[in-house]
Amino acid sequence: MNLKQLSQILGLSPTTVSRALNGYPEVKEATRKRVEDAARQHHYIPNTRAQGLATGCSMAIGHVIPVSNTHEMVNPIFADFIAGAGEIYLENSYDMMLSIVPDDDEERAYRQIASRRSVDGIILQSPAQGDRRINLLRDIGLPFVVHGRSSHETASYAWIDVDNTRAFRRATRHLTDLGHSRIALINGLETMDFAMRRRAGYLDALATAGIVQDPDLMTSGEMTETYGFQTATRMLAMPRPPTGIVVASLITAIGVRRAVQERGLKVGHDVSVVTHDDDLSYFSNDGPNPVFTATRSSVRQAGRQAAQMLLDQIADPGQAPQQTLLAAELVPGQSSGAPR
Amino acid sequence: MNLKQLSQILGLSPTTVSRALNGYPEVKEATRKRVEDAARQHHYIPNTRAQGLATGCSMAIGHVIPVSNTHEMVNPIFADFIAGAGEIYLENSYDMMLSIVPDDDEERAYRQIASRRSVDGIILQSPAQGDRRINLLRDIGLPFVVHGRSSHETASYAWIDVDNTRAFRRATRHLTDLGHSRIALINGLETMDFAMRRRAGYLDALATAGIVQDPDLMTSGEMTETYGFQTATRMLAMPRPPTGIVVASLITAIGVRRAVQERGLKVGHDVSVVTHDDDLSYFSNDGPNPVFTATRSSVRQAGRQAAQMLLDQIADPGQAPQQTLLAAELVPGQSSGAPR
DNA sequence: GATTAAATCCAAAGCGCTTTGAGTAACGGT
DNA sequence: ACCGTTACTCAAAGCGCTTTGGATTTAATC
Repeated sequence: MNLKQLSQILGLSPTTVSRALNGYPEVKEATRKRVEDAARQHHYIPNTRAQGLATGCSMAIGHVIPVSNTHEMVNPIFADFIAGAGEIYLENSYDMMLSIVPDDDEERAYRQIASRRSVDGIILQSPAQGDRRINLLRDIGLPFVVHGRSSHETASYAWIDVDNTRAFRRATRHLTDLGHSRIALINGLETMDFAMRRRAGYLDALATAGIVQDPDLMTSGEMTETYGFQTATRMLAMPRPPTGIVVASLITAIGVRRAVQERGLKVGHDVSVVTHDDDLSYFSNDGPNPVFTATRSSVRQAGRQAAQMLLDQIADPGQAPQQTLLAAELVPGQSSGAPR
Repeated sequence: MNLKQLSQILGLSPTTVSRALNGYPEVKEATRKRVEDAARQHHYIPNTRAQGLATGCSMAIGHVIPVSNTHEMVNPIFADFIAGAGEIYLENSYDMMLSIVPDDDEERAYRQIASRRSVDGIILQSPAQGDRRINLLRDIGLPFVVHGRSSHETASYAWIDVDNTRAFRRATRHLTDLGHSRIALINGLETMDFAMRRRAGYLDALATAGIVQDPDLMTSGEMTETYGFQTATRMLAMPRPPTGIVVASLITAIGVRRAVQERGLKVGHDVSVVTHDDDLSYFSNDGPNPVFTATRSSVRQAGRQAAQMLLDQIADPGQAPQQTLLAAELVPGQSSGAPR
């Protein structure tokens, strides 16, 4: 069933039917009603491609997931982010296009997405420091919102990000306040901008507490469970092991917990752990007394907001780029206490 | 830059340029070369929508993620599945369209996707028993592949699924072989078809071992960490607690481990745990001596295969629906041993 | 050199929709 | 009876591409 057929059934011209369905004022209310009823009855739904060709916009948003051969992990927070964004797209009848892009020819991929015109905007995930993609997208002229920020990028662009520096300063201070002085940082990949910011917050809190940083207590890596386990195992075997550990993700923290336990120690007692918690739906660290002391910020909520920002920007391209900083509150849990 | 402009630059007709770029034989090799060079040089990339309109196919595959208000979890395996499928789409230059669909008006959503013609095929996730969507999609006439199977659905359709019954029979038998007789099942949501099959395998193995099933030792729920923790905590507090537990997901198994430990017991010693392991990229249960004894089957690999099956079907619609059954091998780990 | 066949290329018609510009009908005012 | 509005509807052009059905040129054959 297409427009032409529907209009023939109704004895109207395609023009009138189109206008009736799209809410134009030039059509009599009675006619509009009749058209709408017929459309529903005959299951008429406009062809997106034709509509897109004619209007120039495709009612779709692109999410680009860079995949490298070296670190081929799929970021677990990605699913929740997508789910949040998807809710907004659903409400506004936008579609979501996912591109898995090998990060060695990202530039080509972005250009391609832009010139194929298959999306009206892009959400950029996990930018690195001085990420070239930001300038690229600006040059291309496609609306975009970055999930995260990119340091060394001076020009203004739309982003939504957690205040990572503050969160990790707070997490670290929580441990120094408790009296810890050997505090490790098990960070995410420090090519990512957010990891750099977290590190800065950690170092800042150490400095405030008058603690000298120890490179042996700082690592960077992909936030898997195994990474947490191996790193913590190694650190706990050191001559002067840490009594407190700040961890970049709940998943990694679980690995840390396993390492602590395997050594016959108890988390929150012998070793304190504070982790960042993205509030993933399948791993709730909530309730009156959460398992982990954590800085919590819902990535799903971030997804919702990022999507809304992008739709706003598409609706009104003239506006200044929105920038949203989300605060991650410290949620006290069972995993931290005074050093022994 | 569009076809017309490019053809003007080249002094050729749009027809010839189009044919040159699409590999038709009616164009001289020298001309083709010239056209291709110019296209590259001017960053010409055909407009997907126009191409789709003209050819009738959109070079995109839809993945539908049903979201209900009641269980609003995002399935953590979804990210890895998508990543696997995405690799295949990338190789074949297909796009991936994600739709988040509220499960109360799924029918409308599928019809809409179909009539908007924005995808050439659909991958259906986690079907329930006797899932109506399968018949719906067949009626609509859009190629589709189901990830999982739906019992009570007699007609033939394309699917890829793990042999869940066999996997859980094997997992349970592993425990009975070790001498366990109080064996619990912490299952996924039993509205899902795969959960029913897993239960069948579990019951089958119990029967083979001559063990009478105990309804108090069987639960069904969303596969979160908390669910595993709470259920195991409750079961371990029973007068005759289980000595072995079969769990539906690694995430849930982590909750189970927490419950066991919190009770002062040791997994693999006091309580044996066997779990299904989807081989998620951020949670590797691999290596010479894995943390959990598990039935392992890579969901990412399943994503790859599902995508390939769908592309095959689109390329040759006449073929009989492919059906792939994946075996999950039992991987012995540290979490199981003889009962105390 | 004439005839055929093959190799190139092109004009024009669609794909299904939106939108511009124009036309018709109805209506009140003079 | 005529004119100017207003309300409603439509024909046709165009979005950027593919594809059908020629048209034209070149090469091959006798």
